[in-house]
Amino acid sequence: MLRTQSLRVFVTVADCGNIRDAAKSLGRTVSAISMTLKQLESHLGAPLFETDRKHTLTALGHEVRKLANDLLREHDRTTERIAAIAAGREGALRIAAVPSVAAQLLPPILTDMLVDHPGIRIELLDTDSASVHMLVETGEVELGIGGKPEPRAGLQFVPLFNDPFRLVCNKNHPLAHATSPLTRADLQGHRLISNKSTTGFPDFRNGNPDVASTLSARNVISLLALVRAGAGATILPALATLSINDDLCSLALDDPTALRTVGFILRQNGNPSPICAAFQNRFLDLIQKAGTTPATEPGLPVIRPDNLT
Amino acid sequence: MLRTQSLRVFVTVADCGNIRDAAKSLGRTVSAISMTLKQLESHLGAPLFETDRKHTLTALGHEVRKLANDLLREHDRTTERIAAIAAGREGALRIAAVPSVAAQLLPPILTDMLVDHPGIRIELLDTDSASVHMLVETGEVELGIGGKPEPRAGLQFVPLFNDPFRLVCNKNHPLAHATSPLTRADLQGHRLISNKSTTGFPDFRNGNPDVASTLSARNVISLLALVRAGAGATILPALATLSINDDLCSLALDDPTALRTVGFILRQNGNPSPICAAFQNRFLDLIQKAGTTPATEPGLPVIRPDNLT
DNA sequence: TATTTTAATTCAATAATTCTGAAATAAATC
DNA sequence: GATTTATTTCAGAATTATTGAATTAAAATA
Repeated sequence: MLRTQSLRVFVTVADCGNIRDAAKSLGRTVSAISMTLKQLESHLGAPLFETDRKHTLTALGHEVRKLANDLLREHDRTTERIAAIAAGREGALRIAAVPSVAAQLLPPILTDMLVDHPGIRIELLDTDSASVHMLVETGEVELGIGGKPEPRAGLQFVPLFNDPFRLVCNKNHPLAHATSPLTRADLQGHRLISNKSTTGFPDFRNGNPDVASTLSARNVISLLALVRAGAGATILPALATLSINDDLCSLALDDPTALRTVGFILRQNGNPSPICAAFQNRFLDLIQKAGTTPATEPGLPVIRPDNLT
Repeated sequence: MLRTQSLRVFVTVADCGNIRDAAKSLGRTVSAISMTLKQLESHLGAPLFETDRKHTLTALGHEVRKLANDLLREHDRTTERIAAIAAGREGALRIAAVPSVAAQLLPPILTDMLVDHPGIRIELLDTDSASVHMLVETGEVELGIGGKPEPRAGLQFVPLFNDPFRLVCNKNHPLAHATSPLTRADLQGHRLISNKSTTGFPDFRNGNPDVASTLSARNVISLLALVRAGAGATILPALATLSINDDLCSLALDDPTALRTVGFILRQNGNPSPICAAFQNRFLDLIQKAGTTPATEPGLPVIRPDNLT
């Protein structure tokens, strides 16, 4: 076997023009270098230097020097990259998150990550919770951020914060100027437009006829368009209502159980890459800074819009 | 230091999906593989596999596997090439030869070399003897074939064969139908056109006024054009006269000392590359087959045109 | 669930290798 | 020809890799 180290010794000696300097530069004894060289030459079956004063290379020496030099460069480059990935200075971070998180919470974190780890590559996918779970399960992304998945093999859920549902309606809606928080009674008789996010909302979940939706929208753009057009009100997690900045208003609900729990979705036994671990830490920091701990579900903070800078 | 061997162990285990098979394929014990892997992981500071059944890689493991695999490919490719060059199956052969040798003797040898060593690269330069010496001295070519160089540092001459001079004239020349070998007296009164090759011819060398040239040509094409036009006769080594196949004729000279000695020109202490050594052997074989040993300079054969196939 | 089977790790001894410092040798310089 | 400088060789020391047995852990089976 031709050792990389032998090639490095040879190239160094060829560069230095003598064994003494090469030994110094490699931090070895002259005799160690001499022996390595001898071993390399006997392995190749032909001399690499013309004389034993290592001044001039043989024709073979010249060819080997070029090849070995290129290989060593490649070797150093690769080992450096491997070390960088292992240390989290480099690597790929693939995340899937629900749109509200992707839009409201991730941009500043990802920007900071890119600043602190200039070598990394980030891929962010936003989609609904169910797809987030699937993407993590299939390994297409390393980390998901979204609602709690159905208990199933191979997925792990780490709850992070609670996101209370709010009512979103347009400014002409009868409830627009009601005093929030709205009670369940307040909602009675108003048409609610259902959407993917509302699967966690108690009244939709239980099929409460008073609020049962005859209208549903698949994504937030069309949902809000319907609300804006006066087709009805809708329920959205607080985080998702942050993007509302026009003629719509969002009102708190007087129901401490009306919330979704957002957390990390990871593969069971998923050993996070250093870069992913770094991201998770940053995300936890943000939650701690931006969240306020409520009475319900002790320990899980709630993200308040006014806490997001 | 990250050893190539460690990376190979890791990639093999990742390929096999378990340590047992990897150990078998590497010809090592399971425990040796396990320890190498453990050492690699502790060197990187992070695990490469999810569990200790080496089925699934971590995110880091995936990245390292790809990088390591590419590096190992490159490593194997390069060491294989180095071995091939050392063994003479590959490499570059740079030769400078005088035109007559390049044209008459080398083509079949070089063709055979390419057949037997498909990996090699051949560069052939034809030029006059003085330039051949210079090219060898500067290292631009590894081997020269030509006349004996002036004794100088760093050049080594290995005599190969004697090449007798012949008279070349056109068919209308008074000597064209003389009975060869021509004596010195036969040449008297005829104009001889000098050329680079004639530096070895005794009469030119001594400045013999009877044959002294008032006309000289630098290369063979123009030299023969002058001869053909009837401007005079010229003297060329027998090997160079082999290319004459039209209205010119070449006649032997009755002077056993009128010859040039052709040999290898090498660098002093020049350790020939395997491929060059192979070429030298083939060349020597050809000389032995094609040459006849004359009385003069015992041991040095003379190339006879009719011995060249 | 308990049992068996299979796989991987750990440990201490052994084997292999690489390294060192001193002495010998060889080349270059004076 | 003597001296200096550079390299090689050698035997022992230090390091590193490898092994086989015992242990632990995970999967398969009953």
